[in-house]
Amino acid sequence: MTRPARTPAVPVDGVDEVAALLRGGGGRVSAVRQRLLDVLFAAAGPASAERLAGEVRRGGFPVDVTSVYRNLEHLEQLGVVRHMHLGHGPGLYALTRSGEQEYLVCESCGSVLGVEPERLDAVREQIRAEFGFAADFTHFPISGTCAACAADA
Amino acid sequence: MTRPARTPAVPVDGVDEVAALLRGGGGRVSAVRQRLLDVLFAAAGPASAERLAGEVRRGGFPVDVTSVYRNLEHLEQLGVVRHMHLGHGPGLYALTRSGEQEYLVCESCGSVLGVEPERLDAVREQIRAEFGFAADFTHFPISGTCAACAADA
DNA sequence: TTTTTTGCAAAACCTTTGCAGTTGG
DNA sequence: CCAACTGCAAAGGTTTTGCAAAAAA
Repeated sequence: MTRPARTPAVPVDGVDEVAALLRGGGGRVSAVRQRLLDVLFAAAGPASAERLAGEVRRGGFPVDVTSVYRNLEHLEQLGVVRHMHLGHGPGLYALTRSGEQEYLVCESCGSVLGVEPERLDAVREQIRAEFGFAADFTHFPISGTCAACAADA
Repeated sequence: MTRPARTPAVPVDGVDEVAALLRGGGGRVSAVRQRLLDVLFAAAGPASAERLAGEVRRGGFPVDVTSVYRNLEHLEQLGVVRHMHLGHGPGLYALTRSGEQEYLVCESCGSVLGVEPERLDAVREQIRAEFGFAADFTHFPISGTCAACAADA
């Protein structure tokens, strides 16, 4: 069940930087790609392919979700984009901009808490000590119940 | 995005016990159900609906996956069965037999480590202290890299 | 012009739903 | 007999794949 190793994160600060990376790898800077990157840079948080396609279209640029999926995959191979699974819905995509976040997701209300990896280092260390396992909450989050939902119950 | 509260776990020791529960709730002990329960009690670990259906068929009893899904849902409502999502594949189902297990899954090799909840209590407490969040690794596992895969790399 | 990218259609995969017929109690 | 259960077919949601047309370099 071996999965391909993940591309190292390549945080970028702007569309131009990605354009350079794309060209460097024999890729092209198509109109769709540029729009998608604009949307990714403008995004508040991780978003589904469908949602990203919608945003691109809202900018007046018709695009097929298929193309968005292919672009996201390409960008992910470059290390510029990362996808994650925060619950039952579709996968979510985001730039690997300024260091990668890790996530906690409430199974009750669906709220997503993104945190800096350092804040989970103690937890990670505890898991490593007990199980020899290197936990990583960037792709699959910590699942459970948030404070608000716990208070309700 | 509020999800329905989970049914409390009802650990059972044999098919008869489940049969009693089923009848008590106006349910019936159909042939399919009995076979499925046999398979669940014989299972080495969590298994997909498709796999469970296959096992029932291997016992010489033709059954549709649809029926398996419906039965698993019914049993889950009774608290006898639990499902979880251990990675990208289909959901996996298992009896809530002797206390619920929590899981660690290696994203590299797919190996699954099931552990008693107590072994994660310190981790849980640390997460609670830092984020006010009650972590639960029974439905979604801790994801990361196992010792063996870390050694390879 | 050559190679990459795109759109569209279709398929794959997992799960749910509708319905008419069967079965358990 | 009647409610619960079953199979089959179909649909729903997400993601992938094939292919011919369009666009980037």
